[in-house]
Amino acid sequence: MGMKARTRAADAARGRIIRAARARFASVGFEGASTRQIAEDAGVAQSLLLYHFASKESLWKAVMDDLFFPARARLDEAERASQKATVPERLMAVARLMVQLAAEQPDIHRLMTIEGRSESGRLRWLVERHLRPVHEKYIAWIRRGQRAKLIRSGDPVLLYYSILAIAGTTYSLAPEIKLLTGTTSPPAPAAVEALIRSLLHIETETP
Amino acid sequence: MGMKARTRAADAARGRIIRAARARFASVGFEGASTRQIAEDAGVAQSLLLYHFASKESLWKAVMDDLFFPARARLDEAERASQKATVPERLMAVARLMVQLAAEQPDIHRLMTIEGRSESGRLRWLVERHLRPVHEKYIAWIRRGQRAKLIRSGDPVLLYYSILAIAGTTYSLAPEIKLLTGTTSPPAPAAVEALIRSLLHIETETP
DNA sequence: CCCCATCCTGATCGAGTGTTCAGGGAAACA
DNA sequence: TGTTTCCCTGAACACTCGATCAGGATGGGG
Repeated sequence: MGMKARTRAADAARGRIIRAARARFASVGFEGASTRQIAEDAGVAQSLLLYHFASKESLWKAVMDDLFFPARARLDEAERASQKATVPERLMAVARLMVQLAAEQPDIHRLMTIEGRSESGRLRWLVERHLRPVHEKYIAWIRRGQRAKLIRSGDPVLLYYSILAIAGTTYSLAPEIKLLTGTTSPPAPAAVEALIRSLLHIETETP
Repeated sequence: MGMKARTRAADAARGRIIRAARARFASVGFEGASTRQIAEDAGVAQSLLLYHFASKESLWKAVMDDLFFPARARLDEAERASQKATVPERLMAVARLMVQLAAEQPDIHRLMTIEGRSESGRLRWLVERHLRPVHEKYIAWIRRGQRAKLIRSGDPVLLYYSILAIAGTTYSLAPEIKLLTGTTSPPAPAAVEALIRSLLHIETETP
């Protein structure tokens, strides 16, 4: 029996739906986004959306997986590439990638910060599936760097979320900043990385 | 003729509606919040909500005014109180108050970051009415401090939004952090303020 | 070739949305 | 005390929401 028939066009439609859903969820939130609007953005019928994803909530989860699994893979790669460096420099390698991710896809930061503000089943799912593995590892790194006096002291959780906040906010709030300043070009990731370096009291290596 | 009759009880109901609306708008956004849910939270009939505020959008604007006008008054007071200090210390006085505001009412940071992520008539209204006067003033302060070599160099807009991001994010994402760490007590404002100091390269005065 | 799993659509469901409106009740002024 | 102004409510409006379902269209495997 033939499974996975005509997957080419179907996967393309699935991808268009996910991309449209990501943009809507990121800008107006889960409850504010409508499946009809998403389907229109993707150029398909609304019923196709629920054919592929069963429910609005499982579409949301698919969007999150589609965004977080590749991001986490790139984080793992950055970890491996910096394996021989000091703890602070490994942390900066990870932070640099987080800035880059936020710059490439500001929706990832928007989606995180839009769900984290009120307790919900979706937030619990997101925390257990994607956030906890990442956060706990890097918070442990911060602790290790602090014990070696290579990173500034203070609550590691606060430090970690400050890194995330600096990394993503200017990209996440690009529409507001554009209205306010007229600037259409977001800041260079290197400039944002330098701020994180200052925050953690990590000396810049002068080669 | 008697205007402003029975204002006591009426103002109380109005206040309850505004407070309920603030919480809903902050957690699920404008499109996600429903006037019926807000009215139920406030303990009034849904039609009373539209009697006092004419429309959902003008209720949202009332929530913003109710939040921003007092906050801006306190910012002006902090400015006046630090009038004789150096530019970096005046900036830190303002930053300290921003942290305190975010700690007291995390909704203020949530409401700002939930509207700033997509261009809309509401964002334009918010920028022109409340954000621009505040932002432009403090960005000018940053520029002045940079010219005097008392604040780290770099794009002032990026610096300003990084201050805001650090000031508010840990309070704004309290539900996520609680799920992640079990910690129910948010960080002390003084710890957050110290991070902003590091970010701007402002030396801590040792009295 | 035919068959059939897969992909996709329009119509439709009950529930929920913001808004409007007629009318009741209560406090303040005459 | 009577009346006017304001506060508040329930019912109803047209519309949109997520979800369901029957039925075509399509194209690869037998």
